[in-house]
Order: sequence, then C-alpha cells, then structure tokens
Amino acid sequence: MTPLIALRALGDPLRLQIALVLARGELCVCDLGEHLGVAQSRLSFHLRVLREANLIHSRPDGRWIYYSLNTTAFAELQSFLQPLANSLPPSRERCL
Amino acid sequence: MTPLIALRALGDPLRLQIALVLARGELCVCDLGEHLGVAQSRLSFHLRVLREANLIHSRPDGRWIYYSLNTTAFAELQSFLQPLANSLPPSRERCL
DNA sequence: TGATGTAATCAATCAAACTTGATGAGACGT
DNA sequence: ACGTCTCATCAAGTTTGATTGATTACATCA
Repeated sequence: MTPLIALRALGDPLRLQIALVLARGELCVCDLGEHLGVAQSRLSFHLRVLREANLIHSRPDGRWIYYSLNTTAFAELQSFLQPLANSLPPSRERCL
Repeated sequence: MTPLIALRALGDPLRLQIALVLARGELCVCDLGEHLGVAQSRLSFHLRVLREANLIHSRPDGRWIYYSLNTTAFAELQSFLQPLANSLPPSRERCL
C-alpha cells in the first residue's frame, strides 16, 4: 500500500462517498450508480482510481462486476497515520 | 475535522512530507525549507492548505512562525477510517 | 445470430490545483 | 528611520485532474 496514493484517491468527494457506501457491503456498478446518482462513465473513472490505489476489489460475475472494500488497505492506512497521531504534543512543551 | 478536506490535504507528496517531518517536532518555515529543499513561496502555499485543513498549528514567535502537527486531527482521521477498516470482508462470505 | 444490458475506455472539454517570481506586511537590530 | 530577515500573499503561467458523450468489449438471452 502506498499511503500517498491512497490518501489522494480518498481526497475526492465522490470517491470517498463510494468507499463509505461500499463499507456496507459489495455492490455492482449499476447499483452504485443508482445509490449515488452519477453517470456510468464518471463512476467507472473513479472506481478505476480507487482500484489502482488498491482500496477496492472487483469481482466479475456474469455481466456484472461487484466492488468491495479492501479492508486491509484501510487498516494499513490507519497504522500509517499512527505516528502522526502520536507525535509529541504541539509547542507547549517548548515554552519554558 | 472534515475527513475529506484532511484527506485531500494529505494527498499531495510535499504536504505529506511536511507532515512527516513535523511529526518529529515543531519547526519554523525556514528550517522546513532547508529540510525539504523547496522555495519559500511554495512551502507557504502548502502550509496554508494544511493549516486550513486543521492538520497543523502555527505559533508566531518574533519573526519566526513555528509549525507543528495537530495530533488530535490525525487521531480523528484514524477513527474516521475505523469503520472502513472493519467493514465486512470482501466477497468471500457471499459465495455459497 | 442478433438484440440487449453492463461496464471499461477514449477523446475533448472544462475546472481545479500547483509552481514561480514578485510584492507586501511585520518584527528585529543598528 | 533604515535595512534586513521571515513569512504571507498575489498574479500569471503551467500542469494535473475531472466531466461528458461516444465508442468498444463482453456476457446474456431470445
């Protein structure tokens, strides 16, 4: 997992929304499109970005493709943020 | 804290680098500039983005301004990711 | 085979973000 | 008051990313 790529992928409103919807279970593109009310082409573009960031999995089934979260990637992102959340407290310890 | 804004702010290579450097302690802009080897104007622009995302604190001292991480914002970002890391496992449970 | 439905890709346009160099605002020392 | 230092801001140019509509690929069903 590359933290920068994952963070950039999640830094788009629609892509973050997609991730939050997929957190409730896997969905095919058409269901996602109905849930979010966006055009198929647009959705496919953002799914590709999320997929290339390794944040989601795709599972073809017949003529549908089901997408789901790659939960381990999100767990890895969490642990990447750990040292930033546990950094030394800001400023106060340095004043006298 | 707004997760989207924070994620977008961290989705830039230089800004993520800034955050990682600041995790080791607060620094003034000039020291950051030396550490990272970037122009002052460019650095100031990205510090502003991080500041507006509430990811860093600034502490003026004389003619210097010291920047440090807002560790609670990173902790909040971590807990925002929690449900995405704990989502139902992908696909396997649905096949038979 | 032909028609339909799902989804990826492409090319073109549009919008947003980044970079650069210059200027401006304050704080400091002489 | 003047020059200098640190940093923020501005405007212009460039680059990158997102949206749209059309096309393509593939699977399904009649």
